[in-house]
Amino acid sequence: MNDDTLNQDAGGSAQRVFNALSSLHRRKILAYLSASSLTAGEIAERFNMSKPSVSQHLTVLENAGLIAKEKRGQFVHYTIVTNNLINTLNGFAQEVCPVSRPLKRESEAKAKSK
Amino acid sequence: MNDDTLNQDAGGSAQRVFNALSSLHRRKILAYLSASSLTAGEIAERFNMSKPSVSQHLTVLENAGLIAKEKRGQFVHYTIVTNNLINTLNGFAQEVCPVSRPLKRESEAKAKSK
DNA sequence: AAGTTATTTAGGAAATAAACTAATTACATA
DNA sequence: TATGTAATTAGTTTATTTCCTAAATAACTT
Repeated sequence: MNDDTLNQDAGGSAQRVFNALSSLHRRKILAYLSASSLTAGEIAERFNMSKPSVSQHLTVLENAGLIAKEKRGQFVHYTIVTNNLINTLNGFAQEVCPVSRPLKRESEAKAKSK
Repeated sequence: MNDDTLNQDAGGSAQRVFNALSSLHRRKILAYLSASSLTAGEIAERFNMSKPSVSQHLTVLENAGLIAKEKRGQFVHYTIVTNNLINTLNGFAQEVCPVSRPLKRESEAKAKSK
């Protein structure tokens, strides 16, 4: 069993996602964005933190593909992107949770027999 | 909206779980444990790292409630505990993913009307 | 008892992350 | 153009994390 057997991308997408999620501030920002898009300023105002710090967190979230930004005039609007989040969490859960294996094997077997 | 509105435990369970998952090494260890329990030595041998380092990672995972240890004679056997992992990932996905809200509201409404 | 193996603890060096202030860029408007 | 507002970048400080080696603890074996 070599090191690639464990299917995880070192500096890759999953790493960036999990790293982004390791901060409570960033998880709160994501939750805060779950209802609607907001500007950087609105987000900063919500949290007891300097604007540059919030900006830094937003960059981390964006690099992880968890949010997207759109500049409209003077403002930058941030929107949550749930796709990558859900795929990453789900992918990891599948990888780690033996519970799902029987069904997975069943499905793979079925696919082959076609 | 005060700061408790965002339902996340600061130094609590979710924080420890997400923090544990932020390390590729630790995610690999979890994946490696997904098939069967292993001793600390077997885990250390699998990864290109000193035993004390692995031991440290195992402690982090254990404090997050993601693995459990059992001493049998000279050996310490580690086992994955999927419960806390799945609950935490799922709980966060629910909190952040607006997609699930309509169904959630529907279900809540139904519960109230009983 | 003495030696061997398994694992963890202690301590310290190097890298990373997180926060702030100050300065800068970009846009809007008087 | 000058002024104000929004947001980011730069640079610094402090705290945390991660890794290692060496030493300690615990349990087997002869």
